[in-house]
Order: sequence, then C-alpha cells, then structure tokens
Amino acid sequence: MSTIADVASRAGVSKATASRALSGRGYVSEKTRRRVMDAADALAYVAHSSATSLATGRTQTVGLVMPPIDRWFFAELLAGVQESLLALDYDLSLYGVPEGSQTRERLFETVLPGRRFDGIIAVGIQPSARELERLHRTGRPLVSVGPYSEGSSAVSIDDTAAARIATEHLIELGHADIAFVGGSTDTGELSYGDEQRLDGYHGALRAAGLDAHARVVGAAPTMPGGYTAAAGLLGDRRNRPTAIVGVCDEAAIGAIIAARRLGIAVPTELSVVGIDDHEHADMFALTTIGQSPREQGHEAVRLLTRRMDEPEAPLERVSAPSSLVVRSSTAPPR
Amino acid sequence: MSTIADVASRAGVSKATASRALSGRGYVSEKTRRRVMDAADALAYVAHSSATSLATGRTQTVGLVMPPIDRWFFAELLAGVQESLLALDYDLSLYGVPEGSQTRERLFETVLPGRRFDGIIAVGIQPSARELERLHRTGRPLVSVGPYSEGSSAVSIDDTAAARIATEHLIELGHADIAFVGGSTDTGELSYGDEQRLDGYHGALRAAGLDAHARVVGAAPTMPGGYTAAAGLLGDRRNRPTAIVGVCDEAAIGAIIAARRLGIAVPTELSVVGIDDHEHADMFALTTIGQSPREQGHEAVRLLTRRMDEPEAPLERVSAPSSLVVRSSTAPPR
DNA sequence: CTGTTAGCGCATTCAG
DNA sequence: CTGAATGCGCTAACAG
Repeated sequence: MSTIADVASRAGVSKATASRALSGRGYVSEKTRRRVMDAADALAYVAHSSATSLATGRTQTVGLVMPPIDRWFFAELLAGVQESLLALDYDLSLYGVPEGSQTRERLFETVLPGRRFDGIIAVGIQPSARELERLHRTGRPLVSVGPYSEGSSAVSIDDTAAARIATEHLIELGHADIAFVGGSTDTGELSYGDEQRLDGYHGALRAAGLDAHARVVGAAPTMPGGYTAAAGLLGDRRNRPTAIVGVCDEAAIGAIIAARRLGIAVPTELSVVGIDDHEHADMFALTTIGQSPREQGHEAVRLLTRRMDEPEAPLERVSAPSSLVVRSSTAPPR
Repeated sequence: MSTIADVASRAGVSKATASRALSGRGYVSEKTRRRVMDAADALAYVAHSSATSLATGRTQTVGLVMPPIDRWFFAELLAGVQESLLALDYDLSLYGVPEGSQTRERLFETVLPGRRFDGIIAVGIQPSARELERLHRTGRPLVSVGPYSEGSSAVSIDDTAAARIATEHLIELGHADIAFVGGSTDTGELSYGDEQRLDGYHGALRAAGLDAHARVVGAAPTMPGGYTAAAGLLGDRRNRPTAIVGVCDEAAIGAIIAARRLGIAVPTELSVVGIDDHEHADMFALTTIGQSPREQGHEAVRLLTRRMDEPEAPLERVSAPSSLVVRSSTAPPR
C-alpha cells in the first residue's frame, strides 16, 4: 500500500502539497492538483485512516450502543442511523451490550473513551453516573434514543402516551375489560419503554374508573410471547377480556394469531391494539400506535452531527411523533 | 484526556516502560508495574486507539459488510459475529451496502482499503473482480458467508441441497403437486442463496420425474410476501397444489397463515415446508430445514481470526450444517 | 529490567 | 502557491 509520500514523489511535489491537493484544503494550483490526483489514482492511494485520525483528532466514525435484541424497533433504527451516516461519510461501529455484563464495563471504561469515535448514540441504554462521567470526559457528544441521559441530546416517542392513547381508543369503543399483554416477563426484564407503556395502560384505565378491570399478563415482546400469553388468557371463554393492548405489535400479532386458532373472531369478539406500526401490522389489519424508528435514527444522527460540528450547541430533546393508526382489529364489543 | 507520557511521568518511569507495563508485553518488575498501573487509573488513562493502530498496524476492528436487509438470517448472523468478536476484544464496524450503489463503490475503493480493519467479513455479497483486487491489495484477510469469493475463506450452507431435501421430503410423503413460493420477485432481486434454493427445488422435482408439475410463484422472502403469494395460489380451490416449499421460513409461515385464513387445514389439506428454522417456526409447527446463522457468524470469525493471526494459513471453506426438522406442517396428501 | 531513539502516515504550522 | 519542519500518541528496536 502506498503512502502520501509515494504520491508526492511521483507527482514531484512535497508531502504537504500532496496533502493539500488531496484534501482540498489550502491553495494548490490547478495544474499541480491534477498531477497529484493522477499520481494518487495511479497508485490507488488511500489515506491511512489511523494516521489521519491521529493527526486531525477525528475518526469519521460514530459508535452505536444498543442491547443485542433483534426486535423490529432496533433493526429499523439501525437502518435509519446507517442511512444518515452513509450520506455524511461517517462509519459506524456497533456495540451490542448484554445487560449488566463485564462487556458493558469494558465498553464504557475502555472502548468508548479510546477516542475511536467522534460521537456516540446510545439506544435503550440507561448509563450509570460513572458511565456517563466516562463518556463526557471524552468530550465527545452523546445522543440517546429512548431513555434520556444527563448531558445528552435525546429523541424518543412518549411511550406512556402511546399506550394511553391505545387504551383510550378501546375505552372509547366501549370496552371495559381490557387486558395488557407483555407487561412483565418471568425474568423480570422490562425495558424502559415497555415499562412506560404499562404505565400508560394503567393511567388510561384509572382515568376511566376501570382500575378494577386491569389485567396484565406477562409476555416477551415477541410474536410467540404474545401468542402464548394470549392463548392462556383467552383459553377460559367465560372470563376472557373483550380487548387486548399489546406492549408492541409483535406481541399484539401473536395475540391475534392465538385468537384465530381458538376460533375467536377479531374484531367482533375480540379487539386487539398494538404499538409501533410494525411492517407486519398491515397484513394483520392491526390497529396500532405508529412510530418510525427509522426516522428516529435519522433524527439521532442529526442531533449528533449538530454537536459534533459545534460542540457548544445546546442540548436538544426531541419527541418523535406517534399517532393512532386505525385498521380493523378493533371494534365495539358486542 | 491524559496520554501515556502523563502516566509515565507520574509513575516516574519512561514512556517505554509505561507502555510495557500497560500492555503486558516485555519485562517489567512487579513493583514498577504496580506503580504504572496505579498512575494509569489515577488518571483514568485509556490508550488512544488511533495512535496504537498507527504504531502497531493493527486496529482491533473487523469490518462486516452485508446487504441492509432486516431478514432474520442477517440479524442472527450479526449477533453471532458480535458474540465472537466480543470474546476476542475486537470491535465491529458495520456496513450496509445497498445493491449496486455509489455507496458500494466508495466502500470498496476507499473505506475498506483505508486499513480501518484487521479483517473483513462479507455476507451475501458477490464482489466484482476489481473489488476483490482492492480487498486483497490491503493484505487483510476476507471471509465470505454465502457466496464464495476467490481468495477468501468461506462458510455457508448448501442452499441447493437444503431446498432439494425439503422438496424430497414432500415427494416422499406422496406429494406430486408441489409449488415453490418465493422464487422470484417483481423487482428481479433474487439473492444468491434464494436462487440456489430454487434450483434445488427444480432438481428434486426433475429427479422424481415431476418436472411438469413445477410451479413457482414470485414472492418477497418475507411473511407478507409468502402470505400474498400463497393467498393467490390457494385461492383457486380446484387447481391448488397439495404442498408448498417456502424459499425461507418467513415465506412459509406467511403461506400457513394464508391457508388458515382460507380455511385450508395444514397439514391435512396442505403441507408446507420452509428453510431456516426461524425462531417463529416452532410456533407454527413448521417443518423446515434448520440452519444456524448465529453459528455461521461464530464460524466466520473463527476463520477470520485464524488468518489474521497467521496470514499464510490456508484458505478454508466450511459447509455449515443443515438438516430436516420435522414438525407438523407436513403430512401425506389425502 | 529500563531508558533512549526512531519512526508509524498524515495534517499543519511557518517560512519562503 | 509550495516546501521543510514539527507533532499527534504510541510501540518497537536497541542499548545499557
């Protein structure tokens, strides 16, 4: 692999001039610029990124930290972040952080402070005070998606409101016996957003004086999770709810499939509403609260670049839009 | 942020000694080692990764190049790669390559040759001759998953065999009218593996003298894709197949859901077999050809590290295991 | 076992 | 407009 010195000598100029010509910064006569360019691609020259980083202090790389979950939300968000970064010529380093592991410690203590990135996006992570201190010490900006962290810009939907609106939709249709699927799992893992959604469900019920009917059945936020939970819930035909709120669309879809298998018609005998507007929601005619994780990814990058370009720019907290999408999985109870 | 010089002077030693103490390479007395360590964490010292890379020539980073598809296979594979890399203290840079875009060019011409990585894993990518030349020119090892590339180690299942076995399973049960769902899409995109699977289907039919019955219906390799395609296929009750091979489990599951909606019982009236053993396969009692993309991710990293540690190590081509998993979506035709 | 001396490859002063 | 010199932070000989 050739270095800038090779290019310079081949073009008959100094390294400094070659550097200026290649980067486009500083004055270079059109003629020598051309010579340098020609030499560069004759040699298939590519700057050594570590050398550039060391000299400039910037890496053209953004770190993305998220739980290693292959849930739709994360996949979409990742795609959004990638799209935006691509357009800006930034690279992406991805870190999947198993909950409370040594990995996590190593990440915050060593990797992130190693100046491998110009900025960091943390998704669904709630850093501890010490972790935050480590991050800020690097002087690089942090953007969080989901849980908000001190000293960072942030973007997220209002999960509480989303679940509340979903539940209210059911209440307005006349439902009183509304169950929540996905409230808690056996393992006790309940991600930040999920917890807020549960709160929103309870809040709506309380406001309507329906507290007594609250029923939360634990389920993983997945289709099989929702399926299993709903199958149990709907098994007893005498005591089954008239409507279900899924913690997310995956769980809600699982519930719909369970209902169908049990011969329970949706929406005539059972209404189901989800949260997310998953790409499969349409196929199941699922009424849901729509959000766009992909857009949130774009927004996160926007917030990040804003502070990478201008470190003293004020922190921003943007609330991503979400709204009720009515399809045909909900109807008045009969 | 402090540098190794700060640590050295605080510990009263030279930079070299500090470096040795910190990295564990070379002789250092236990006593000074301790002093250096103490100084280091008093200062919360973390080595600057670019400086280390420049000096050593290694980045402790692996590049992962894959299509920006959030299909189960890729998500699982990514998880596997991450797990393995984590254990080895390697970082991961992720590149989603839109098919035939400028991005792709930039990636191969600039990013990958920029020595940002110690090795590269390419998934479902078929590099052109020029692209391959660029890669090899860097002298860093390449491992491909899926399509094999000249000069790289590779891991993949035998997609042709997988589809053949799936189809044979149906033939052995007595089916003659077997359709393939997901053969081609309107956009003409047919990823490498999918193409092979289609071949395997045709091969099995041919071997059984069933060519004439071949029916391929185009569908995206997704649940809605399979749903839509199957709905069309099964709509005509007079002329419908007795069995379906899905290009992947997502498509197969979509077909099952379509069948249920149409009141067609699986497996008594229709057999369905998929390929992958997707995490949802169990929920739908789907008979399928199992493979583990996660394991393939581990394997890819193993192949890569082998050649990163020993550049002259021979190239390897490993065939990942796959085998028939019989559940209850298949039965003899009635 | 430890310190000194040289780079790694690039961008960036500062003169000219 | 261009070249020579300097340094980014670290590791790797090479002496001692």
